[in-house]
Amino acid sequence: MKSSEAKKIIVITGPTATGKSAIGIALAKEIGGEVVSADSMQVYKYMDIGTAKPTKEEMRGIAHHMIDVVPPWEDYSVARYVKEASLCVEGILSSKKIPIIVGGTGLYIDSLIRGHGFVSRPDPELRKKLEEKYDTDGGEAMLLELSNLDKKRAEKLHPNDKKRIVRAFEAVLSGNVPISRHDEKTKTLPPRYSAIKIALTYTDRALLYERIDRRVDAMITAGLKDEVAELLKKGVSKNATAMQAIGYKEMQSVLDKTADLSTAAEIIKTQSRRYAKRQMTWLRRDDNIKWIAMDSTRSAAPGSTGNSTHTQYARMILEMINEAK
RNA sequence: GCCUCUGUAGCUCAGUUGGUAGAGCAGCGGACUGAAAAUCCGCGUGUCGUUGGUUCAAUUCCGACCGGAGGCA
Repeated sequence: MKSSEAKKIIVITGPTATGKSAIGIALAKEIGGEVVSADSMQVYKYMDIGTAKPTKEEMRGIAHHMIDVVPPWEDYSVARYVKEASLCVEGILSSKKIPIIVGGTGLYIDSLIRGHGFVSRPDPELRKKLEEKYDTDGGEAMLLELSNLDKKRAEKLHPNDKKRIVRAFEAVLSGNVPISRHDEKTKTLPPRYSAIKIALTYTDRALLYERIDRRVDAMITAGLKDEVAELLKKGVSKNATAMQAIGYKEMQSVLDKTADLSTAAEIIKTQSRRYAKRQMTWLRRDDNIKWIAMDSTRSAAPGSTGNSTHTQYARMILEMINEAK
């Protein structure tokens, strides 16, 4: 299919706490769309407060997909996201509605648009063996060995990057494809969808950080600690992927009394700021993104939805979309 | 009032037997192809509290002053 014929979708992204959810919903209202979440942590059930999931009321009747799709004791992945979110997008398109991808997980969004596959599936035993090997042999030795199997990849990786070194081995060993070759191939694939990408941000970093701080405080008052306690009670392992979410890992030390609530709150804020910064780095390299500065929306409380400000922004985005055509 | 300790990066602190200084955290930048809210990499000039003095040279030694902590009365 030629890219000019590619199906049209809208993407609303940006760092945490910029109001993506609310604006996505407002936009869906305006144009009759449905929301497909692109958030690696909102896929987990029972994690509502800490992931800032929109509530039923906030959704205002707009259908939301890819939220609460797995229990937190199951480990999710990009590959699964691409598969399942694609079905949602196709479903929405076939009902003549517009899919609005809303979320801050850059890898998920990009992978969904490209619709590419991934090399091999994770093999827990092989992974464990490779990790142990890394720990005993060290990164330098591992890289040296990797260069025999996938030279290009080995050249790009840093010896400390354990995760990626292990994955590169996994790819050749169980998938029989050097990950570097797979990457090159997928890069040449034309995107499946023609996406209009909008990113919300704050020009003034201090404002963004202020929003993040306020939001973390709100999460804690809303009972983040109890939410984490509930998860542990349900038997979610401390090192489950879901438990690596910001806010969740820190609250565990409050629950086992190794930290007090206020220091945990500070750490959660810091972690969230750093996360927002990484999101910015990811998004900045995408030249096709149109940025919207949210600096003047200070008064709108984080998480609030359905006020006229959001509708205003939704209309602004609509104009941008029409211009893009 | 007197005595002792202390004042170095946004924060916590190291250091210079006199040749103008460096760690951790924070912050900033970057990477990212089945854990991605994860993971990894890079970036350290700051009136060394202020002000006089000694010295070729003071953040370092001496004095005074101003903060802070403690002790004695």
